[in-house]
Amino acid sequence: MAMTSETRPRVRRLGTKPRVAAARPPARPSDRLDLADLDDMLGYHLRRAQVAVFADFMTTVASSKLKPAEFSILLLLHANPGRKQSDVAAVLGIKRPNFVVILARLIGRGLVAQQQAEGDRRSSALYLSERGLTLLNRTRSLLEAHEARLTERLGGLDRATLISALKSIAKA
Amino acid sequence: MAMTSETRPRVRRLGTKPRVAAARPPARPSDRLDLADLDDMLGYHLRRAQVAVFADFMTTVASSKLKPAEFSILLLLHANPGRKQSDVAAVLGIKRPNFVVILARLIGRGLVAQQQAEGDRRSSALYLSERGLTLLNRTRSLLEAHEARLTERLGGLDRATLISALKSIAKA
DNA sequence: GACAGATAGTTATCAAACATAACAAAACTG
DNA sequence: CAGTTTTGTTATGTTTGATAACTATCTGTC
Repeated sequence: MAMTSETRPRVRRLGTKPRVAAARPPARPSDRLDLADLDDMLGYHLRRAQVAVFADFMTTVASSKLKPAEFSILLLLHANPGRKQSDVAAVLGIKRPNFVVILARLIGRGLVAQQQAEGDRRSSALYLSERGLTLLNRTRSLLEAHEARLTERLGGLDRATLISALKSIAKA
Repeated sequence: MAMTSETRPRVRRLGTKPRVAAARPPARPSDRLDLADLDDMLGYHLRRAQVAVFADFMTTVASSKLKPAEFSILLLLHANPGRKQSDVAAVLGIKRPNFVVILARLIGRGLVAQQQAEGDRRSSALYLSERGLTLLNRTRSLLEAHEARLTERLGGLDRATLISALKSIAKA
């Protein structure tokens, strides 16, 4: 089923452009692949870097049992107490339906509290609980090592410069 | 169910640290949220940028119906004809079981061809088909605009410097 | 050359992330 | 007030990504 026979391998025909791999040694497994143009593509490296950073984040704050999105929410609620779901979700680029689920877990863990928003009976104002604040601070101090690690790897590149470039790319 | 009542909102108790948002105006919806420390976190901006870049990629190459991973595979097979699945998957950081699925689609579309690898009856050597090459080239030319767009947004930051930093971060 | 262990590809399966549609309640608007 | 919008929510679907397990084959060693 995975092996569709409809498409006959048209390769190996000698006489075509060399690029299409005519007669070529079987490529020993130890050979490193040529990244080719991929090595010049911003998106590729951005993705690989992001995955690596998230992985490092996860192991760094493993004891807090917080995923990046969750940590971001706590951080945001700390700096912006009393906001409603829609606002927080919007800044983080999280769809409302998905935010509900994440928030439910944070509330379930007692990290976030809701209050009826004054003047609007639809929405609730979100607050970091004391437990949430404690965990946030503990996590933040864990993350110092994480950020330091990243900064080290920047080579000559200035951290602020990088972030500003990333912001510029992101706000497309 | 989402509203667990087990955790009483302990907020609003006056007398606690001001940070925990005591009596505060309802925060009009038009107010921008304060990103706070998030604004200094590399991972956050990396992620936002990566998502934006992938979105731009998708709309740019929409006519090719290629996702970033698929494009990468075509590119890699073009530069490294005759490689086996494991090798290609490994470079891209794709787990073998998942690679099988992606590859099946590419083969189904006639973009990639397999041949029995000489000397190893287990693996097959992968090649870009002519159709694959055509699509790859068309997509590549589409992507020039994409990359140009990104480069513009870099501000003063040198593209090569950025990529080298990203590589350094990724190879953790 | 037989056997233990590694490797290649695959299947099945699962969980997490992300997206859409639809809805009720409340709020806003002309 | 009627119509539209906003907020939170449920249900649901799609896409990624990860694990386990299996077959076939290859490799190294005794």
